[in-house]
Amino acid sequence: MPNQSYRNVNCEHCLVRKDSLFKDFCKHDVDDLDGHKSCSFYKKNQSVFLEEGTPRGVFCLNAGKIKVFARGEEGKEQIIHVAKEGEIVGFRAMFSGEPYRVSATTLEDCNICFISKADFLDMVDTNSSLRNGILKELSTELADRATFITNMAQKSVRERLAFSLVFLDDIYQGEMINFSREDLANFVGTATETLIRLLKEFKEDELIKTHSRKIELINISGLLKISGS
Amino acid sequence: MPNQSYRNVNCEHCLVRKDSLFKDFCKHDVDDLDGHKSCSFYKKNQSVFLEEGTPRGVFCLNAGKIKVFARGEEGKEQIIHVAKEGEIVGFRAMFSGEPYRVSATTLEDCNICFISKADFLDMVDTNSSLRNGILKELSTELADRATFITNMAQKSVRERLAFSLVFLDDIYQGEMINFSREDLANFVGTATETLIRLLKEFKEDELIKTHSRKIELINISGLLKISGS
DNA sequence: CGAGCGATTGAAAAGACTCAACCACCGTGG
DNA sequence: CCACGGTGGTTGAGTCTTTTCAATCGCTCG
Repeated sequence: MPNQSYRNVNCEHCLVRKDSLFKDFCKHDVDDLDGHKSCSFYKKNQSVFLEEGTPRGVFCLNAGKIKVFARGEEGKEQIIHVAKEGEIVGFRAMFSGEPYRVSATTLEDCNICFISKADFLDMVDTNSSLRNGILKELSTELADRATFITNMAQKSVRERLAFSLVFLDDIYQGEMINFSREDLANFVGTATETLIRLLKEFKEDELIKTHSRKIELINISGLLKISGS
Repeated sequence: MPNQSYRNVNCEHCLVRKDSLFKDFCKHDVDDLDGHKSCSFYKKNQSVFLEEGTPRGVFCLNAGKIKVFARGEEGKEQIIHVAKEGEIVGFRAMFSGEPYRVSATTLEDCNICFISKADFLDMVDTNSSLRNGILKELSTELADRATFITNMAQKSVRERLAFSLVFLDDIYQGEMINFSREDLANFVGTATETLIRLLKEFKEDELIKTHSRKIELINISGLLKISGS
């Protein structure tokens, strides 16, 4: 659980760098990175960037989780992605030359390092391993989203919820899923009421337990079976 | 309408190169490209590549259209993308290091040039303008898919159909949309019967006309209004 | 302690799907 | 030239899922 004292992190000793696009950096590159980044503390539910805004750099998530979402016609959020510690958020917009087309908001208290667009693009230009990492990441996410689209189009809400719970459980690695019901509904792509009813069924079937808003999975294989995966 | 005689194309004179990722190539690069590509004719409904298969290169679409799709649990297709003349198909898989996660099939007779993975990656490594074009393309498509997901999750089938018709009309530039009802349903994400019923309503409301399987839009702004865009 | 938001429940309505049957067109082979 | 078979398109009826709207509950924060 990050707090204000986390604020300054040294890239060389950053515990989550091993999970990031910067994992293969040599000492020199890490020092360079460290000299160009600035760290900030973000409270829960704080905006990181907003749709339509101008991208000015990337956000390296040192601690905490972030939701990335689009808004539909009536302003309803659709959560596209949940980023966890070590992920770099917002780098797609560095290459598109367009304003942000999604927004990002913290799901809990976060510690986030910022690297300016110019510095980041410089690194991409000069560091082929970073570049290849980014190409791979973009390609993989593109395929992930194809699967996401297919699930949305073909699976029932019940199936999608089962799938989403297992998916999120993995992201929360050991901790319990800590999403508001509304966020969860906006991830699954359903109404909050429907989501709650289905959670209740899953509880009755002893697939999950709830601890107020937190959700504990107690039968993952059962959930996977329901999800049809 | 391509035919067998189209088979061999010279990149330098290729009419659709201006719409492709190779548009900024200098004479030297074009000659290089030309030396490394091989052209083939594909009949309608012919497979270009298959999910799970090993990617061996990219496909540059000289004439015709291609659908890119994933398959859901019960084997139902979900069309993720429709590629038209000038597009390069399958380049995402060059970077992911994984088997294909989607399939591609021609929607009509096509003429397609093939460039091997090694040659393509060579070009990407040495040609920074191509590289930037690819980064931009990947980023833009990622954002497009976020919108796609949001539409799937939040819009009704009726809204999605209206949106899809306008979208496809743009791809077919002047020609009429020429999709089987099943393909159209698999793009919109619905059952074929539902799709047909909605098309009928759109006809009654004089938004579209059908000419056997082909669809002509006669009130685009009306469709856009329905789509909620 | 009260306000307000998030969570929950109920009831009714709407949207979409499934299943089954039928039609229309097209190319083949007799 | 025409009957045949097959595929793709169309229609109808009934069912189920999911949404919507309304109301209630419960907890946290000031």
